[in-house]
Amino acid sequence: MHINYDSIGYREIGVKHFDLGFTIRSAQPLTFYADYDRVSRTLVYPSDGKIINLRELESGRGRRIGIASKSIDYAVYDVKRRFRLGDRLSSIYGAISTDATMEGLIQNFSGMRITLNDPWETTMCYILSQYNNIPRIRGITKRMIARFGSDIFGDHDSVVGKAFPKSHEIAAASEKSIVECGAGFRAKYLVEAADYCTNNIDMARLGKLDYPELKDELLQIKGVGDKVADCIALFGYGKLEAFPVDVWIKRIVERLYFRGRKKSIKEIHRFAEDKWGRYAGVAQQYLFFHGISGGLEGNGKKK
DNA sequence: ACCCAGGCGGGCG
DNA sequence: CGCCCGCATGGG
Repeated sequence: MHINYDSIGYREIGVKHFDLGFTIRSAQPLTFYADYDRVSRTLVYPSDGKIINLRELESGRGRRIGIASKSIDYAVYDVKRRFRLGDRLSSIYGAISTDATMEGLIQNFSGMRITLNDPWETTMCYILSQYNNIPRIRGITKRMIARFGSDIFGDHDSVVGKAFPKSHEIAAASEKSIVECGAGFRAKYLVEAADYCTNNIDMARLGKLDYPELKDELLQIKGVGDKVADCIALFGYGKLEAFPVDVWIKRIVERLYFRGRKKSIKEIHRFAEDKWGRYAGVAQQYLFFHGISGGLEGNGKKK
């Protein structure tokens, strides 16, 4: 996706506590398909039939971001919503700074935000994520978009990008065609989930439920288990108390808080709920990013 | 060649 | 409840 429209809108806004690079590099759903350039600190992503271009500007005191899009008003609204710029990160930090370890992570990754993504997109991304690795999830997701997403048009009917596939588009796809994108055994979960999300549940309506009820509903989807349901709740519905426990989180919590002693997923959930409460999901993202960016070297796994 | 990945469903005791 | 297994595929 490139910015090659003829007429383009542009606006700059100031934001406290925002680091686009950390946010993107912490492997949230947006990361699985949007293009981020680390040198220019620019993100390009599709949203509701538009291409949005977001750049982190050189900042003195307080961050500034530049937003470019053909539909600039919509783009500004979308960026604010998508990156949850209305959250007061300083008060969230205050709430989860329960120990020196978390304080350190917050200091290291200050400005990393939890993104808010379309529920179906989030569901698809995390079904693809199971028993998989991040670079590969990216590849599969991009091939799925190229194959099943609809075109996004700029001026003069020129195609400027592809939209993330809608659930009905995946529901209509053959399992074979999804396997061809590299989804492997997850393909059958995906078509079933797509059908379920198209015909059996109103994903937008689920947003009105509170976290426990929402999770129960999500667990009805085949291919969505405890961990993926928490990811959808956190990244798709903004339930900041959701604390997805994957292999990284399990290892890092065991290492940082239990001196390397093995703990069950259930015990880790209880620990996180007690310790970080309604912002556990935010704490989770800082732990996760610490893990995938080398925080487990030595005692645990490499990478 | 080798290991493992932002797990899940199903089957078992 | 807990445990164990198979699962498709390719990045590192």
